Amino acid sequence: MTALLTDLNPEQLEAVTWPHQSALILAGAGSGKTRVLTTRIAYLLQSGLTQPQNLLAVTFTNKAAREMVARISTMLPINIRGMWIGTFHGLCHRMLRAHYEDAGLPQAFQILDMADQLAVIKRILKERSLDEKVLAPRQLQWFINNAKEEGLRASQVDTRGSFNRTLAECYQVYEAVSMRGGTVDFAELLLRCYELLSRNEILRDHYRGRFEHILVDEFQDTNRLQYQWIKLLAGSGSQQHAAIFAVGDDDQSIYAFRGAHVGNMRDLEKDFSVPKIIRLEQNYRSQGNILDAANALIENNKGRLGKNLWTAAGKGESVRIYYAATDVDETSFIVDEIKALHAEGLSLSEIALLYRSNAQSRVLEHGLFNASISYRVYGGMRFFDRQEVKHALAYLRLVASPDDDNALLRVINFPPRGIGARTLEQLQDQAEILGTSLWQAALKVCEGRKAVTTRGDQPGRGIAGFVNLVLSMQQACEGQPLPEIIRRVVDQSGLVAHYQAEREGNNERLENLKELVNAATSFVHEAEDDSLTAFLAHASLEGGEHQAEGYQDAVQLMTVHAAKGLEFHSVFISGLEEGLFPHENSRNEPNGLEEERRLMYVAMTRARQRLYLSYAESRMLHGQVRVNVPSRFVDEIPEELLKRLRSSGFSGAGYRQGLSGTGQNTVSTAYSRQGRGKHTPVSAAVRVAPQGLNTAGLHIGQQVSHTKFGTGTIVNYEGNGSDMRVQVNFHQTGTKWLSLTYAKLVPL
DNA sequence: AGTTTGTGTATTTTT
DNA sequence: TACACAAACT
Repeated sequence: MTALLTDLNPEQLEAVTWPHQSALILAGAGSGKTRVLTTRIAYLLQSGLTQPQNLLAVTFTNKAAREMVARISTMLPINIRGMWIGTFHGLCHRMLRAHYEDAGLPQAFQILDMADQLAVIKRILKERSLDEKVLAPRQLQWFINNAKEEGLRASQVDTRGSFNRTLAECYQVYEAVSMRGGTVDFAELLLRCYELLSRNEILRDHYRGRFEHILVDEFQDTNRLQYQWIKLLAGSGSQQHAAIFAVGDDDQSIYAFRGAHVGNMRDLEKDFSVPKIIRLEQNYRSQGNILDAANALIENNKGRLGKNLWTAAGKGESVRIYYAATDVDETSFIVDEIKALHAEGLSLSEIALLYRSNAQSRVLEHGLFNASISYRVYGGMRFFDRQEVKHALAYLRLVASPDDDNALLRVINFPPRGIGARTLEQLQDQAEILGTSLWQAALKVCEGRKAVTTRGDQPGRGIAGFVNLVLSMQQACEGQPLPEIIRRVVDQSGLVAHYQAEREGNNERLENLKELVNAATSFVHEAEDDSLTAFLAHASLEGGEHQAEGYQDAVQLMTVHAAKGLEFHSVFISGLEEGLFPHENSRNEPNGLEEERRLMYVAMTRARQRLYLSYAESRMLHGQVRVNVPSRFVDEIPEELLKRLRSSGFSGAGYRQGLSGTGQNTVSTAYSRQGRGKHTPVSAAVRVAPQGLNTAGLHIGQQVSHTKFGTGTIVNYEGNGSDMRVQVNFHQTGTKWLSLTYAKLVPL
């Protein structure tokens, strides 16, 4: 116990040992949030204040949930099964599985991910012959999800005005389709579970009696429905049973655009009579100047709960800022700095390149690629999102639940078996008439045909072929273990044969199909429920890793959103221009600018030692060169914390005027465009030393030796004191920037 | 039925 | 610019 609580600062200790009463922990970036959360759990258990089965901990991402489980396991020798730890969706799903009948769902209900949901919506719009221009599928999807997050069913939404009526009607149809197919989308998991608990008193009392402590991570990201769900589970007023332990940071709320409601923090304080907010303000991550800069920036937001991060570490380095002529110039600056940092011994994986929008990664990737610096881009397609995997999953869904129209439509003609648009139309009409699923209609069609004549239908083709295929799959899977089911379905589906038959580029697809079997094998080992249905739910709820590559030391490229929760030795935030960051679309959104500022705050607080900010005067965007003004966020950082790597008097080079770097002490970097957009440096950064360089007995032209790079000549330098770096032209390895504080240079 | 050409459109994203 | 998706072609 004492071991558990040592090394906690007073605020952390107060949070961890908080009595059985609701709490709101305002946990700044790098203040040991996860540690407090997990230590609190360990403390409650170890001191016998509660039992594992009386705890519920909820997070947003599977990754966070896994991390929590892992950390608790290292702190406590006890078995933590019995504890409910998971994402909102995962926990709701668990309850719905346990009480599917009470929730009005079929036993094998399937979960639709965003893409599946969008496909259903497109189908509905097409059936109702609503033009995309009148009602975009995404708009309807947004509408439905929003309504659900507000707790509204189709019958409850606003129907005033013809457009609203159309939306409501579509929502109604969507509900009916979901019901018939036994499918549940992400928002539905939450709403259904909420409704289940609010309507079913017995169940509600059961869970209220069970959970004494409800711990919520990233509380600032909860939406209204999630908060209602927590409230319902905890009980409120005189009904209150559980204590809520909410940990969050209003300054890091960057998901309002998808329904997160920071106001939940204030509501919690009120609804659960939280006596005081505990503030974790000591930061264990970043050095002083970085924190001061971040604090100064976020000060510009109104209505904050209020918090000022501080550190016991020193001021550290200044925040470096670079004003580039163009995006290409900006990239080349970043590349040079990365080379220097790497040369000084920093691993590439300790360097992050952050940007506001994904489109910005292109130039950066290009630059890194040309410089042969390995990098890794986060985001993009996940395993269970891949086409071939989705096809295989669709077959599996049909085995588990054949009335799932979405799954059926996905693979009824894939691999192609001669079912064209008109056949499909007939089938859909048939289903419409019978008021059943497509699968039921298909069964009817087959029966009818058998009775009349099977006129030369080739086996395995047409509707009959499909129906027989699915039936035989179902038969083959009866009573088989999960990996075997998947092996058989993948095999019988003809997907492998199909991809093999195609000319090229399908190796990866075939590998992924094999990988699906592996995924099932490991799933069987880990999950307590190893049924097919459970695996399918797992696939929907946990899209799988973005990239399954092994570890390789590489520069990390990602959006600022993706960087939340991570930290790096050195961070580059690029594209700090008005219109990009803050993004111009944020202007139309209420409090959009403040969310952008929080985003910037999150970005800055990712850095431990060194933070680089950069902006480009002109940038290629959407195929056009745009001239931009520096981001207001740069101006919000006190000048004394900054170290400008290019004089701010710099003006117009690059795209507009060609090269022009002027004046002494300015870095002039020029590029020529060659061939198809390939760029090559014409002259590397050159800085004319104003006088000699007499620090540490070094001067330009001085011969030095380095343990790793051998001997070379000092050609350039910048900065002073501990920040001083010199550029050395090594005989073997070429020119490198080295920091005098790190590199051990011996004058010759 | 599959391939090609054309058009439109560009934040952020987890479950 | 570049990609996704849809209509149009063969």
